[in-house]
Amino acid sequence: MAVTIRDVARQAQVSVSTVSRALSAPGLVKEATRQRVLDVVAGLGYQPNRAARSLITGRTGNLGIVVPDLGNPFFPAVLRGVQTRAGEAGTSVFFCDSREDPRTEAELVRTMAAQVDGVVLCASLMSDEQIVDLADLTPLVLINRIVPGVSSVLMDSASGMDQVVAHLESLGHKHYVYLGGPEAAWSNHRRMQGLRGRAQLLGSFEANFGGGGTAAEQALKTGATAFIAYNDLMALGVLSRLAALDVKVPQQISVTGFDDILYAAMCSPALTTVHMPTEEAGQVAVDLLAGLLDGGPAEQRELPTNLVIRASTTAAAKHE
Amino acid sequence: MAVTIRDVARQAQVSVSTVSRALSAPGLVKEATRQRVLDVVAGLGYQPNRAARSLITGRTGNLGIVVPDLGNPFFPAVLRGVQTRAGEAGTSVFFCDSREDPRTEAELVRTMAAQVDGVVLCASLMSDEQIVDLADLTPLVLINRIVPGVSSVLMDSASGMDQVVAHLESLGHKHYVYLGGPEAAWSNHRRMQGLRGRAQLLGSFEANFGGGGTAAEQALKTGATAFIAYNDLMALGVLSRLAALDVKVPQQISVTGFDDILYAAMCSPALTTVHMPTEEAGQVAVDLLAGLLDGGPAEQRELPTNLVIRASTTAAAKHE
DNA sequence: GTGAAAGCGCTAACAG
DNA sequence: CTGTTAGCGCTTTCAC
Repeated sequence: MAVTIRDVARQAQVSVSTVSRALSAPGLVKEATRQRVLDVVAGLGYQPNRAARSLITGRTGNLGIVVPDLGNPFFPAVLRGVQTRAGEAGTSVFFCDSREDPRTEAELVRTMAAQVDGVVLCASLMSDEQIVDLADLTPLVLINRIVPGVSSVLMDSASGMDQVVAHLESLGHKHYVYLGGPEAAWSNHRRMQGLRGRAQLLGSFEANFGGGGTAAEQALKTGATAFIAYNDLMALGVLSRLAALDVKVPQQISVTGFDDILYAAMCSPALTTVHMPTEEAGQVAVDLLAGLLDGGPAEQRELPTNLVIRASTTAAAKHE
Repeated sequence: MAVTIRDVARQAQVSVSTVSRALSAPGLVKEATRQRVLDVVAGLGYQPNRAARSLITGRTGNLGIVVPDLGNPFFPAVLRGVQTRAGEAGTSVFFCDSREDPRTEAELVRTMAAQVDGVVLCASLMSDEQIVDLADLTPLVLINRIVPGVSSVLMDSASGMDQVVAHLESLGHKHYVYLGGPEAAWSNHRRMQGLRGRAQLLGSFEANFGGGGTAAEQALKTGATAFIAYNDLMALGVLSRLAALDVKVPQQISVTGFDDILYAAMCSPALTTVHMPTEEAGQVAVDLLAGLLDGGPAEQRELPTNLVIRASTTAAAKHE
């Protein structure tokens, strides 16, 4: 069995409570005593048993994050942010992939709730009501989703989309289409708002490579000179399909994405897209969670996004 | 406060021990009693307190996974496999990104060790000795790394590389170079073995997009007709740089990657690469961990890899 | 088959 | 400032 607090107490010639205090309430112990305890702790390699501690404090020192799809590079980036900030506080992080199923999401949050101090929920597909119920169960912070009364951090999609539109118009594009994401995705609606009705809307497609391909074919029929994809994964599908159809990007069609995932800079032509501060969002989410745990109120935070202009957009083709 | 075992006991008119048994040792309780308890459990929505349970059993019901870089899509895929299998067993998973630092790796494993039943360590950069020490501390399963006496699951790089070489030679390539990964990466050495000395070795580069670009320039000077990249991320960098230099792939140079990350199929030309059963590896790792926890011996498991031929390779150019 | 009781390792009053 | 004591919620002997 591992070394316990009693071992430390014995060797440091103090009571267990002193050891406990030396470790978690330094101010309450005489400096000399504290030092002695710390030395013994180091010498013995003592690590407090978290189960015992949490049994009594009611806190686990853990937190959870639920994402819809680990296969979308966007989410691992958020994970990284969460872990970075959490790690600084000595907090460990559980993760779960809901595979884009709202039912699974709810179940995962419930399961996690039992063993974490709070959970971060990314791009949730659940209804507002479900989310409120969950927030009632455990401290909850949303990423890219707003539900009244629930903490959230938002990467400003609307503004990002606004920048896309401005960019396209400055290039002389008059007719551009929006290749929509899933109907159920909150971000999809948010992004449409940023469009301000200036783009033709083209249905709703799966938010992945395949969906982009399908969307591209339909978009081609509209005669638009620029395609705005819901996200980068779709945009990559668009690029691929257009290449296959021998449509030149950006000479014939300009294409934009959203998210600025790793691949956006790696493909050719490199994708003009909206950069999302994903890691930062993860970090801020942890901060908001901390606030909640300290008894603070729910907070909303909005992080700026910015357009990254690369090679997939150019001036609109002259009238042909 | 949440509902406890005593609440259940009271309402079911039995003792707490009976409730406990009904839940975790069904055989020791009369069926009728058990049913009554289960009904109450369901009615009250009772969830056993994991901290209390683990305090006494010594098991946490959690496991951890440490990866070198969440930004490489290869690793989220492994995470997914781990979580899938672990979830089936009601086990939750902690994750950590070591940012490719062996020191951080060791620290993370040590920290995790205190609150998990075992850890999965991916593509570790630590020395054999360090790993053995850690394996001594907590049940440990390695992915893509072999250390004597420690459990591991291997995706067969050597064979994969062998297939790459065979493919290239069947296309008539005589002179091809290997753009090496990090010196410290075990997989890098393993992959070189698969080369069997038939490729020219070209230093060691960062295993990412940037590294690929650098490597491509050097490789061009060798006059080789095919470039074998350490991994897909590098290969994508190669593709990008060659495109910038107006070198046609595959007409002038054939390029291969390794891993078959999502994007390998999305880029153009689509990448010929070695497919790795990442999710499966994650699942098998969990199985091996379970074996270890049941007191079983360390085991090695090897998963097959296979070449996926796409558009980035073609017959060697005729003598120019 | 079931109950009573003894802790798991730790923190948090409460004294001193 | 430090020690003593009483549990946190659960599993697990040990009786019956």
